[in-house]
Amino acid sequence: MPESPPDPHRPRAPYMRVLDALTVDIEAGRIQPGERIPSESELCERHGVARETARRAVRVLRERGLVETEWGRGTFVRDPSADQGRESGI
Amino acid sequence: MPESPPDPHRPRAPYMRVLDALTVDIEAGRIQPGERIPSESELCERHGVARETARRAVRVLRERGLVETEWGRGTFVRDPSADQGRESGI
DNA sequence: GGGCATTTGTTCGTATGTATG
DNA sequence: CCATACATACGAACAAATGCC
Repeated sequence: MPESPPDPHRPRAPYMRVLDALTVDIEAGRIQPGERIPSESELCERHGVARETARRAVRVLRERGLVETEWGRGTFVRDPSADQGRESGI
Repeated sequence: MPESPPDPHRPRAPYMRVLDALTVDIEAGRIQPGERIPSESELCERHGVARETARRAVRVLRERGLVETEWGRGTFVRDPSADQGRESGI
């Protein structure tokens, strides 16, 4: 690509964009605790990225404790007030 | 691109093989319009692929308008003469 | 009406190959 | 060489509709 788009904002890697979007949605309460966030496939389509990229964003959210993932069901927003007993044993 | 890989073989992805096999069966009339194509599980066993791979092949067939899928029942060959009112605007 | 098998739909977990910077 | 990204593939579990008994 012989072009550098005049981009004053940092390029922000694709997974960062997905991460930002999800974080904002959660912190703004658009996705309530207990609710499911968009599936990986949906994130792929919505942001035009590959599944691995969407997964990376979700993984960061999980590591930050904002969400919990259940196999075959989806990824859900954790309740920040309720200590869901991961560390701090109960 | 420093190199054009001298790759005379096109590996043809697994889902392509399944897709080809189904397409041939349909176009040769071995599966008649209205009839059901093999279930996803059957395609998996027959071709030795995972379900996602079989599903990908079927999805392409559906997008091409050769078949229609009904939840809980199966996937059926469409009648090319009978316009079932999707595309080909008539 | 209920229970069960079949079938498609959905979702996450993991791995591999390729391309690019 | 390595990190990022994409496409494909296989595996496993859950969910829902259908059809038969």
